[in-house]
Amino acid sequence: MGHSKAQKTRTHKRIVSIASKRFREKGLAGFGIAEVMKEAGLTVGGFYKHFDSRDDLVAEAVSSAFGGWKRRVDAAASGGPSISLAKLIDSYLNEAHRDNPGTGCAFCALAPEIARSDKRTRALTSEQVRNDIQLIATLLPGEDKRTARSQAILTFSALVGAMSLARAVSDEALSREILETVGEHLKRFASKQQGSNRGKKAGPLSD
Amino acid sequence: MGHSKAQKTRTHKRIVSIASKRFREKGLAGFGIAEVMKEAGLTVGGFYKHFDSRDDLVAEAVSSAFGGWKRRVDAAASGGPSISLAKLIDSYLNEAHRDNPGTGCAFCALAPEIARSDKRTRALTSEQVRNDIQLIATLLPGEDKRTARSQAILTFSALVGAMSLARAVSDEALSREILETVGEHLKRFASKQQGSNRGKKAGPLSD
DNA sequence: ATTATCTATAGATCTATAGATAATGC
DNA sequence: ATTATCTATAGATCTATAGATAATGC
Repeated sequence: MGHSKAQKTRTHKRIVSIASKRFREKGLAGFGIAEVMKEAGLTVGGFYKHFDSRDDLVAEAVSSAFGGWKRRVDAAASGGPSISLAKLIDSYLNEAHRDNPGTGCAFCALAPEIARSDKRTRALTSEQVRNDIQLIATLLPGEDKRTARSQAILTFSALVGAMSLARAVSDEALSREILETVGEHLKRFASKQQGSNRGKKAGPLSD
Repeated sequence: MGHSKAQKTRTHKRIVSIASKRFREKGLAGFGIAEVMKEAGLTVGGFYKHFDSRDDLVAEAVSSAFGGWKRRVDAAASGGPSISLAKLIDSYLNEAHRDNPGTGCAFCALAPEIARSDKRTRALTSEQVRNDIQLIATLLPGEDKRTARSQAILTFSALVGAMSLARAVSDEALSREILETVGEHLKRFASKQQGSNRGKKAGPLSD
């Protein structure tokens, strides 16, 4: 029953980390406080010394899910501009991500539930969406900032929609087709000069 | 306490219709049997003469949501090929649809929850996704069937993703920007010959 | 006779709180 | 002295069932 300050911080992070994973797997309403605490090796009673309410945990868990995804995106972004967007797309639209929502993107796992959540969670989401659009825009080859932002919004939407649909269907072939097809389209955009349909000035893509 | 066969059928449809709307609004776990029955002017006890389980209602309600959306899509599809895809896109990516999930598309309202649902619901979803892709493909101007299907998958994914994100963010300007930007991109594809980036052979779009 | 619906409730589960216990930290 | 955690439980809610009631339909 130890409780140093450092220990409490570690415990807090562990609770949030578990909730973040399980919420993505089972939905924001699909996993209870008792289960989270049990998985963290604790009991229900201690929960409210860490959080004022369940919604508090939801907000922190969603934020943590964004952070985890961001670290993976940053890793994918360490490279040349065009090739890394292709990498990012591939690291998103694949079967491993589809089959492991707990460690994946929070948007395709939770977007409709976030839309029904409290203001704080949705404010965090606004910021994360802004960041992700910004990141994708910088990875796009076009020079025109406005065009890059516009294309980034399309890319981001298509990524999230494709994964949402690929997970929702039971037909494995259809699910794969969605992932592959959208991936091909988006990578084509990523390797092409934006803002005009004239050129096919390829980016530094090797394949 | 009347109960003719015709009456029972009407009651059944009413229950499904209410559930279909409320599930889209509050999530598959966000609305209880007692509430559905109460809104239908009935009490809990009668529920299980209509459905074997709650999952039965979920499956029927999701199916009903697909049907309702299909009718609206069919209405939008009554016109020339290219102009009606632009119409379809506009009828999807707007603020009225964003703010009224209960009468809107079931994918952007429920996709992650459907992914966690039973096999039957996901099988229904596969069929609906196939139909919607097929519909969009026939509305695309390109002659090449494979290209049209590929483009339809991208369009469908971007529609669902854009609406999911537009609903999840609290920032109204960002939300609108997502809807407008993705709409512009998709309508540009819809009015352009697919399968090549050479031409800009416009479709019969009037604007 | 059958059955659609009602009232009532069992049993499970979930959030939140109360009070006890045992460790930290001044 | 403070507090992180524990045990125990109140109170709410949700699915599903049991048995009664009142209408249909043979």
